[in-house]
Amino acid sequence: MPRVSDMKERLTDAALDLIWHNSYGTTSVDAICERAGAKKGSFYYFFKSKSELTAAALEAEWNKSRANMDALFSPTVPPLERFDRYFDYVHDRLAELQKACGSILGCPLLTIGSEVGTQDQAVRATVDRIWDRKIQYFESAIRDAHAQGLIVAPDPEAKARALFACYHGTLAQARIQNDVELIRDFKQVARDVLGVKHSAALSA
Amino acid sequence: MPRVSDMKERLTDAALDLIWHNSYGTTSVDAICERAGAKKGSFYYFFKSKSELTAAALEAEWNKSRANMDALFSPTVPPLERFDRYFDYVHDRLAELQKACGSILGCPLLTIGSEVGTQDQAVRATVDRIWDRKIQYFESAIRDAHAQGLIVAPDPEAKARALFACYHGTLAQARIQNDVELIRDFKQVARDVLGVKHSAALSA
DNA sequence: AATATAGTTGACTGGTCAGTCTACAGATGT
DNA sequence: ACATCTGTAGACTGACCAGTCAACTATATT
Repeated sequence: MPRVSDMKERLTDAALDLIWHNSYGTTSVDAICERAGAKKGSFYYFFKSKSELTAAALEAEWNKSRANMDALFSPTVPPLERFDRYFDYVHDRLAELQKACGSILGCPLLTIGSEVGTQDQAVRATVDRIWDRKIQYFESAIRDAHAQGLIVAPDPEAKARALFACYHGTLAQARIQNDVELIRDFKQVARDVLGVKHSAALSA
Repeated sequence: MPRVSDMKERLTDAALDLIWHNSYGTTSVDAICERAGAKKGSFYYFFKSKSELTAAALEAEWNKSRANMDALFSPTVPPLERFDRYFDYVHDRLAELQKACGSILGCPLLTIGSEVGTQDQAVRATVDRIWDRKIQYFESAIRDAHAQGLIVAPDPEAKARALFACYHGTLAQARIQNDVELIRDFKQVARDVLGVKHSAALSA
């Protein structure tokens, strides 16, 4: 069996990068190829369209992030602290990227999903699927917090969805206004949405 | 003075419509012209670029919506009820549009802002400006609610921004998942974010 | 009716786009 | 050494894109 290649990964990496920084619509296949060091032929050898590549890129990114998400949301961490750790992590990462590119990039899932949602069912379904999987981290943290009496959340799934949506709204606003502080402020908003009891207040 | 024309308005209407339904990137000047019943020359007589038209379209939409926003957020309405009325209004409008086009469209400000935010400063600045003006409705309602002892909000501006971001996150999620129910559920989330005291609970 | 001005027309340009196609390169198993 | 199959190369196509331009039309004022 002939040679192996890392081109597929180079292409998904390049695609996610460019689309995240700019947008799906303004990111051309040519630009993706150039960044990945690929020629057109290679691109269409691995993917049958730009749409399919985008879906693959999102899926690949998700797989890369899983280990880190698992660590942040480890059941060994007190449930409300998991959120703080996650929000801190995202804040720090976006702040770091801002230093490099000048912009707060927000969450690619929302940016891409919102852009192509009404037009590209393949990409939209992928966003949807990953979105739901990520919510599961929130959901089990909420369930644990509820079990420990830190919050009252009889419907952890709905609460998780609501908090996830609020968080992504904040990330989107941060992208639009290019202001990282909005993300920092979210930790307190999250406590409000979760309905954290005063007695459960954590140290900063 | 020669003839008058409603073409400028037809163009901004067509543009906002197409961009909202689809996206900025996939909406061509040709398509906007066709829908507006204009020729290329007319388009570039009124606007010097697609970007400038988009900014004008957002501004025009904002101006059209002001009277309604003023009514929904009238100081004569109890402050927390203003939010309910607003959320109901948006929900109903998006549900109606969904019947016509099959999709939950969310908020054009977020969709457009998130798409072009890192690339088109003119459009982005316009989104930013309108965003801030809309937040003022939230802010004064929050201030009134605080004054009436319905909520505790020592920083109404920050609270308004947070609630606005959460709401837009929910609208974005509704667009991505094409699910209007998420918007209906937001009324309760808003109460959590606002920190509505139990004694201030309203009838549905 | 003359004229100035606001608005309209549509062909045209040069560039970019996603996607195709045929030829080719190189590692591996035999 | 040779066959096989994975991957690479890059020219090419036809559609579409934003934006230009010079000629034209309709109206309001004088």
